[in-house]
Amino acid sequence: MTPERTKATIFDVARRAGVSIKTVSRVVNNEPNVRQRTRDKVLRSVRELRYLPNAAARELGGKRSRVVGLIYENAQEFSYLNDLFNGALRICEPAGYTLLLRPLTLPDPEIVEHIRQFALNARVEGFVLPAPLGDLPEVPALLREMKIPFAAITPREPAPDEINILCNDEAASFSLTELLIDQGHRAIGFIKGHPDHGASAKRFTGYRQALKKNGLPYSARLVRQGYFDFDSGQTAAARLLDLPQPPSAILASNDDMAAGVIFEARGRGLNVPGDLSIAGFDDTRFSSRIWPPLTTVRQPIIRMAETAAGLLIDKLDGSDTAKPEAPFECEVVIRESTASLA
Amino acid sequence: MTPERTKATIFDVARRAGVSIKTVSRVVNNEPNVRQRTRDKVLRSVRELRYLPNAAARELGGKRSRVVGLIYENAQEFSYLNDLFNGALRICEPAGYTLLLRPLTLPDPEIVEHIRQFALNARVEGFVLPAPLGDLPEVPALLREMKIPFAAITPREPAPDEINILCNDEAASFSLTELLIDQGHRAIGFIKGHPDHGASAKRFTGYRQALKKNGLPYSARLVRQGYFDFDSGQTAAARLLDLPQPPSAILASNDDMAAGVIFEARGRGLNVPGDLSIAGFDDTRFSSRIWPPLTTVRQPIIRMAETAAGLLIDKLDGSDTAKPEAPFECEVVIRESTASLA
DNA sequence: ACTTTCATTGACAACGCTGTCAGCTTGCTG
DNA sequence: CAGCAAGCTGACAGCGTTGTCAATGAAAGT
Repeated sequence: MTPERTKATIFDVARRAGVSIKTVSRVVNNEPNVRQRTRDKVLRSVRELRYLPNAAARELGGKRSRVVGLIYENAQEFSYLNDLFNGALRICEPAGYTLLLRPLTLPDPEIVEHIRQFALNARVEGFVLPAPLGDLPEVPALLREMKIPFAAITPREPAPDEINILCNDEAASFSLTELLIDQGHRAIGFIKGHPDHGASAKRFTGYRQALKKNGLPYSARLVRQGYFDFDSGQTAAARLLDLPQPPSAILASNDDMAAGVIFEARGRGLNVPGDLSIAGFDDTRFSSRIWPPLTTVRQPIIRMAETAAGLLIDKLDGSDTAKPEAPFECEVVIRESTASLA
Repeated sequence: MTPERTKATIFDVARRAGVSIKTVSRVVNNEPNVRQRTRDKVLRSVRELRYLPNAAARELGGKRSRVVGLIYENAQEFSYLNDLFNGALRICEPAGYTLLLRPLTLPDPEIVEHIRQFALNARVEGFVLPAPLGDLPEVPALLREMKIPFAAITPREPAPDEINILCNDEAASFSLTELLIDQGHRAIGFIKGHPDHGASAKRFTGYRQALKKNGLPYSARLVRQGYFDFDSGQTAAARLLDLPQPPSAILASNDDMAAGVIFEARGRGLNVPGDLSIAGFDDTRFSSRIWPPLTTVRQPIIRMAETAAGLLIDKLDGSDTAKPEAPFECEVVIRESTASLA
């Protein structure tokens, strides 16, 4: 490793390869119209000089920042965020893009202004938009207005010409409900997710369809509104368990709420799953580590994030392959929090 | 809101204020030697034109990227990372710095090369270095070699002229142990943390000192090595509970391991805290949400991260106030996982 | 009044790249 | 073999800042 006094510039590479800086630029940016021999020569001196294009000069000259923003709700479960970030980063980094994180605290009446500021300050060229930000109508609207491409990861109706990644929430919820029905449960409580999340409706629909298909009556009393957080799960569970004829199983729309249900059940001296079966959604870091471990649904978030970032970058790079993505498959994970009705 | 055709540049501001671009530059960068009247004039047109300095041009001209990197271990508990990131961001953003995250998967034999790549690619000017990265000797060594300032958040010996943020792990561990002793426990198991973390040794020391001060014998059989993860906590607990005379309380060096202890205890049909008291460290998101809620120690991570980022930026900006920080205070949080010995 | 000093301001050259456009080669076509 | 299109390459002008240094003006000293 030779000690470099100064970082090599495009001029150094050009001189060494005996070409002009423009040709080096072409090679580095994979532009066409460079003879193979020339390309090789340039690549060799790039390697020898450990040349790394100066991002600032690139941006200044070319009007491209190569910055992708990932905005997310601050309260979100981390295993989700972590997967999201790692997945997106895995694509952005090798592609020469910088991935910038920006938490938002919801509800935020000034969310539009905050995102606008972030986009401007950080010169963001494109956004990855996980739920619930993709579900909030004003966020996609703003980005469309600002002409900033985005890839939403949320179960909404894919708008034409926009990137949208989703998974089959509905089907997964259906399977999970059928699992409980198969175990003999007839009164199955359901705790809805936050109404601002597109997934909430999907999961609820799956639940209802499973009941219907299996000839079980739907009872609104067995359904409570939750907000995806532990406390709302616990509260909803308390209400359900206070019913004259409480359910023998409760399906919560995510694991945080399911943890709240377990907490409430234990507080009442109920045995889980003996007296009450409980299932959730998301398979968070702690889902397998609380007692009892949760039956839940796992989404391939890393792959979803990779796909989102990949399609976004394709769009930014202009290599628009524009293939509509099929929904990703969720996987039901059966653990000890659910059991057959004795 | 007037629609702006093009973003305002320093020239526009200068023209409007009737000064040269250099003067605008001075005002924007808070440099001295500008008459107050001139400064006001400039600031007014900055506001009127919604002028935002172009970061790329700034970097190209001034050799400063204003990028701060935050590298962390990927496996780390998120409530910790989230606080860390939010704290650092809260300081970086208003100061005009970009905060870039970079997860590392440990152990990583090429860690030095990975960090070097990241620093070069992202033009990082300074690093925030949470545990255990600040504890690994090669990381600070690399950054010193590269002459990149960093702020370590870890209980190591503060090197001269380097920023180091720490909290009183040892004292907190001492208090927690005394709490158990006061509750009548005499055989207190201890699960050590990952040996690469500086905090592990501190917490162990606190435990031993509390035993000593209270005249209790130290028994190596009651101490097991853990690695800060759930599984190692569970394994260590199993060993401790298999002892002919098992402890009546177990102190785990973090909450993930404590959760593992609870899991193991429940699996054996033990009542927590009736048969076994359990305490941890860190107060993660789930510490209060598992059953029973964990007695633990909470660190003011957000403030620690804010301080780290603040001191780092002071250093980068050259406004070197160089005040040695006092350790931050941890807080013991008493919940239901610990109880007096019957 | 005449230096001297220092605060204040501006002119202009970097910084390292990309975009534009013109010029030079090729290889074909007729 | 001229004529022409397409492929390939380079010269040079930006891009929007900051750094350098010289010029100007005002205050202070003699």
